[in-house]
Amino acid sequence: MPDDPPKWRRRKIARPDEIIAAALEEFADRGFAAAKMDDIARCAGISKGSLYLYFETKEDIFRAVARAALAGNLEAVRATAEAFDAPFSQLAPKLLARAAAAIGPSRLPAVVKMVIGESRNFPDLAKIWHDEIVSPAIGFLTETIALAQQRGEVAPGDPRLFAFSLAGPIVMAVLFREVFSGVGADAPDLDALARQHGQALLHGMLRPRPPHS
Amino acid sequence: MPDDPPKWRRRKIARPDEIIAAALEEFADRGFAAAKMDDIARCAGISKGSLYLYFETKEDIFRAVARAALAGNLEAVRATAEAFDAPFSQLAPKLLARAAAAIGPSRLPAVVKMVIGESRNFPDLAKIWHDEIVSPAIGFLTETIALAQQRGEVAPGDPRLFAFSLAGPIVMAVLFREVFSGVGADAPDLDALARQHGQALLHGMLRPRPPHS
Amino acid sequence: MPDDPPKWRRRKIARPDEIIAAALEEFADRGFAAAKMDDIARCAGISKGSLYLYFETKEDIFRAVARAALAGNLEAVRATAEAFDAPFSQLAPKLLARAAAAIGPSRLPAVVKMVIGESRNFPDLAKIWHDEIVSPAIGFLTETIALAQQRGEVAPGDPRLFAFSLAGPIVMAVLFREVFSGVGADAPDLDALARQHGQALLHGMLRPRPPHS
Amino acid sequence: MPDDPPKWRRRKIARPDEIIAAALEEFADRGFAAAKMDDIARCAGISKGSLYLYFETKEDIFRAVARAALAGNLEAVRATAEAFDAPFSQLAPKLLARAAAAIGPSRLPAVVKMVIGESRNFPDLAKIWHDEIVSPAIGFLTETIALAQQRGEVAPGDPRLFAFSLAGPIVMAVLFREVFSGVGADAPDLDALARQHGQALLHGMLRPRPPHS
DNA sequence: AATGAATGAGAATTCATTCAT
DNA sequence: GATGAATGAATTCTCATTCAT
Repeated sequence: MPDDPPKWRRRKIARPDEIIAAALEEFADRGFAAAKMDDIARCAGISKGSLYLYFETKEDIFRAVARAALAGNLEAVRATAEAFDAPFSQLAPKLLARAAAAIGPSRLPAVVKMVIGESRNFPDLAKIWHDEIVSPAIGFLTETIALAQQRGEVAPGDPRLFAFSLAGPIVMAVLFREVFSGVGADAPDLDALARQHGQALLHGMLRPRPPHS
Repeated sequence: MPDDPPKWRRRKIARPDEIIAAALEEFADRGFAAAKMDDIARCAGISKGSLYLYFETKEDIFRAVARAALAGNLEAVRATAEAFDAPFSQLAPKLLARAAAAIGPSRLPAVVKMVIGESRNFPDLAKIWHDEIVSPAIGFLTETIALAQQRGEVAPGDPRLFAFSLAGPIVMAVLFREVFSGVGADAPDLDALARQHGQALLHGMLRPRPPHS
Repeated sequence: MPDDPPKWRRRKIARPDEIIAAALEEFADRGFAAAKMDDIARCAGISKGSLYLYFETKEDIFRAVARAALAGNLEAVRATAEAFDAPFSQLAPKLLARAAAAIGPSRLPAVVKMVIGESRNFPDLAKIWHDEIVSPAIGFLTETIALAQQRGEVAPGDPRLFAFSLAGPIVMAVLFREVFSGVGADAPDLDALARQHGQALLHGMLRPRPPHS
Repeated sequence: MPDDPPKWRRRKIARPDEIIAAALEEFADRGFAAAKMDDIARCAGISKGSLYLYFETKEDIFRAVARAALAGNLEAVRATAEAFDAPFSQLAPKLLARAAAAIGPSRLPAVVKMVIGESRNFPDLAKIWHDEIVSPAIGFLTETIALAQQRGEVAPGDPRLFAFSLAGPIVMAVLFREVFSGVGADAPDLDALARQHGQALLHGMLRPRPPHS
C-alpha cells in the first residue's frame, strides 16, 4: 500500500498558523493573562501538550500572534507606496479608502487592542509594532505629505502632525468598534468615514463663505 | 512635639482614594491580571489585608479605578457646553485645545488603555465608559456640528463622522504616547497637534491653488 | 454625684457569660472553625476587640463553652444520686425521665455535637468531658446497676454494658434531633422514648408468650 | 525487569477512590475545616494540584467521602432484610450482632462523626445521610417490629421508639469509642454489648422475681 | 474598658509547563 | 509526533489577633 495515510494527521506545516489563529481569538476575547492554554489548544483542535511542540511558552504564542498580524499589513503599507506620485488630493482619499477597506474585515483591530493592553508587559512587542508598523506607516504618510508640501500642494505645517490628522479618525473608529460593539454602541461605518474625512480634511469642514450676499 | 503626627493610622476616610490611586498605577503599568494585590497594597502604603476592608475583590478595585477616572472628566465634557454658541470656526479649536490640555497631564490615557484592554472581561465597565463618557462626548460634538450645519457654517455630511474627524487625531496621539513612549518613540506634542489639526480640518490641508500662474 | 453612672456600661461581671452564650450559638451553628470571632462578638453585642479582654484566643472561648455546659449537668448527675436507694425498677424510669426532661430543652445537645466534631482537635476537651461528665454518668449508672444486681433485682451481666443499654437510646435520639431536624426528619419525642424504653428494657420487649393458647 | 512497574503514573481510574480514602483519614482526624488540601494530597500520594483534576473543590471531596461511606452500608441494610421472617426473638439478636460486627472494624464511625459535626454546614449531606441511610435503617427496624407486634411477638408500643431502643446503645458505644478512645477511655466491646443488649431488651433486665421464697 | 482599623500568616485554587506513555 | 495526567509556584482572599486611640 503505497501512499495512503488512512487518516492524514493534519499537515504539520500548517500547525503553527492554526495555533496562531486560535490564539488570536482567545487573546482577543480575554486578553493575554486570562486566555488559557487549554482553550487555545481546544480552539486549535489539538491537545494542550502539543502547543509546546511548536512554541516554547505562552508568551511566545502571544508574540507570534502579534507578529503574524504585522506580516500582511506591512506589505499593504509598502504596496500603497506605488501610488506615490499622484497629486496628494487624489492620493490621500485613496489611501484612506484602502486602509478602511483593509482593516474593516481583518482581525487587525483585535490585535491592536491586545498590543495596547499588553504594551507594558511586552515592551519588545510594543517596540516591534512601533518600529515595523506604526512608525513606518506614519513615516510614509509624513514623507508623502512633506513631498506634497514641497510641491506646493499642501499647506505649511508639521507633516507628522498632518499624518495624525489624516489617520487618527480611522484609528479611533476602529478602536471604538473593537471596544464598544457588544455594549450596544453603533459603530461608525469605516468606508463612509474614510470618504467624508478625506474630503473634509483636504478641503475643510467649513462651508465656503458665501461671497457676501 | 508640635501638631504633626506624621504617621497616624486610623484613616478610614482617606483610604479608598489612596487605594484607587495606587491601583491605578499598578493597573496602568501591568494590566489587570498582572497587577498583584500585594503590590497595590504596598504602593498604597498599607497591608494586603487592609485592601479588603475597603473593597470586596480585586475586580471591585478595578471598577472603582475605572469609575473614578470618569468622575472628573464627565464634568469637563459638560463644562465645555457653555462655549456653545460661538461660531464653529472658533469653538472647534477651543475644544481641541482644552481637550489636549486636560488630557495631556492626566492619568486618563492610562485608564483608557486599561479599559480598552479589559473591555471584554469587564463588559459592564465598557458599557459605563461608553454610556457616560465616550457616547456623551461624541454626542455633544455631533450636536454642536449639526447645529453649525443648520447655521450654514459647516459643510453637509454626517455630523457624527465629523465628530470622529475632529477628535480622532487627539485620541490616536494620546494612545500613541501611552503605548509607545518607553520604546523610544517620539510622541507628538498634543497642544501643537490640537492647534494644527483644528486649523487643517476647518480650512483644509490643501494649499489654495494659486490662481494659475 | 454619688453613684449614678449615667449609662451603666454593662455589668462587667456578666460579660464572660454573655460571650459564652453567644459563642455557643455560633459554634453550634457552624462548628468551631467556621464560626467567626466577628460573629461571636456581634452576637454578644460587643466589639471584636473586646472578646480579647475576656478570653485569650478563640480556642479559649471554645473551651469555656464546652466547660460551661458541664457545670449544670454535673450537678444534675449528682443530684439524682439521692434517689439512690429506690428499687431499680422504680429508679431507672425516673432517671430516664429526668434525663429526657433536662436534656430536651437545653443546649446540651449542641455542645455534645461540638465536642464530638472537634474531639480530635481538642483532646483536652474530650478528656475533660469524658472525665467529668460522660465517665461519671456512666459510672454512676454502672454502680447503681451493680448494686441492684447484688440485691438480686437485675439479671447478671456486665453492668457497664447495661448502662449503655439504658442510656443509649436517649443519646441516639438527642443526636438524631440535633443533626437531622432541619432536613425534614421527624425527631422522636424524648419523653415518650424515655418512658417506653424504660419499660421495655426492664421487662422485655417480648410479649409474654401466652401460656399455650 | 519482569512486569512490575511499581510506580506508574497515569492512573486516572483508581485515583478518585484513593483520594477519597486519604481524605477520609484527614477529615476524620481533623474535621472538615482543619484538614488541609496539602495533607490530603500528600496522604493520597499525589500533588495538591492533582486533587483538582478529580474534584472541583474541597467541599466536593467532603461530599464524596460522605457519599462513599453510604455505598457499602446501604447494601448491608438491604441485605439483612432477607432474614426477615424469623421470629423477632431470633431476628433482633442477629441484627445487633451483624451491625456490631460490620461497624466495628469499618471507618463508618469516623464518617458519622464528620457528618454530625458538619451537619449544619452541609445540610445536603445531612439530608442524604438521613434519607439514604439513617431513615431507611430506622424504617426497616420499625417495620420489622411492627410486623412482630402484629404477630403478637412484641409488646404494644410505638415501634419507631422501639427501633431507637434497639439501636441506640450500639450507636452510643460507637460514638463513645470514636470520641473518647485516645483520651484513655475504655471503650465497650461492641459484640458483647450487642449480645447482652439484645438479651436484655428482649427479655428484660429485671431478674424474674423469685416466686417468693 | 472598649473599639475597630490594621495586620499577615495561612489556605484554597489556578494554570503554565513537563514528561511518561 | 501527540497526548493529557501530574506538578507546584503563584495568587487571591480570609480571619484570628493586635494595638493606637
